[in-house]
Amino acid sequence: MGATKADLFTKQQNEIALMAKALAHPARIAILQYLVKKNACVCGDLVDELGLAQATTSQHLKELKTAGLIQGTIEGVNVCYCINPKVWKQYQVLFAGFFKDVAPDGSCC
Amino acid sequence: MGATKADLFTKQQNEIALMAKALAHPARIAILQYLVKKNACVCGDLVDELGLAQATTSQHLKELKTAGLIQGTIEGVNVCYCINPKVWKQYQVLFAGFFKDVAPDGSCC
DNA sequence: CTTTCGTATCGTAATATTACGATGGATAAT
DNA sequence: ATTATCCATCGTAATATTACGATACGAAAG
Repeated sequence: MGATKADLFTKQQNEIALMAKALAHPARIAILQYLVKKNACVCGDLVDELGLAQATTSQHLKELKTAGLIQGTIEGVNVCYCINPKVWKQYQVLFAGFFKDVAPDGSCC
Repeated sequence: MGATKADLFTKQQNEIALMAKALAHPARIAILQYLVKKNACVCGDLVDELGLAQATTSQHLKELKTAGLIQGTIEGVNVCYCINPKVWKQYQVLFAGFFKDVAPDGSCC
């Protein structure tokens, strides 16, 4: 056991959960916030910024890349990362949609 | 190793990651969507709704309760769950804020 | 009081995530 | 050509998550 039973849920539910999972680590939040703040390609200084080992940082970057949230291009010796604005927008819309369709009266419990 | 190094990150970053983690499973998304759709106390039928074992469902409910997203009240034999509108709103605001402060030009990579 | 029903919790197995050292590959500098 | 730098990947250990059966617990019904 232990494996998520994805077949029990709708495609949309699995998708939202996957997107949330991409954000479910402070290091990845930190990376995203840093890239957003810089609003540009960021080369190199991500490892220094985070305080995690280089291998660990690379692993988190890979997950964000797999999620589509960031993209990296090789720039000589360095690799430069930035936000993928298209996917970023998708996340924004999806989470906003998820939280919107509530009727927050709370008149029951 | 393997434990998240929470002390490396800001309080806000850890908080966002924790909130995302609460959403990072399709069963929990399904529970939340169901509660939102019903917009009322839901007693009992959650186990049938999900298709997971009773123990597993209870475990997910507990995590959502810990995250504050839902609240449960004992109603005789049953326990009734509903969205906690206050915390729901907090999530909505926080995620909207997180995704808003991007400048999605993407003019670099 | 005993039984039944709905949940929570415990124990545990399977799997996933997180973290890091070590290694390798590519490019720039010497 | 050799060296240095940056980054990805591999291997692996520590920890966390997911899932379920078994059991416990409390309230209502008999």
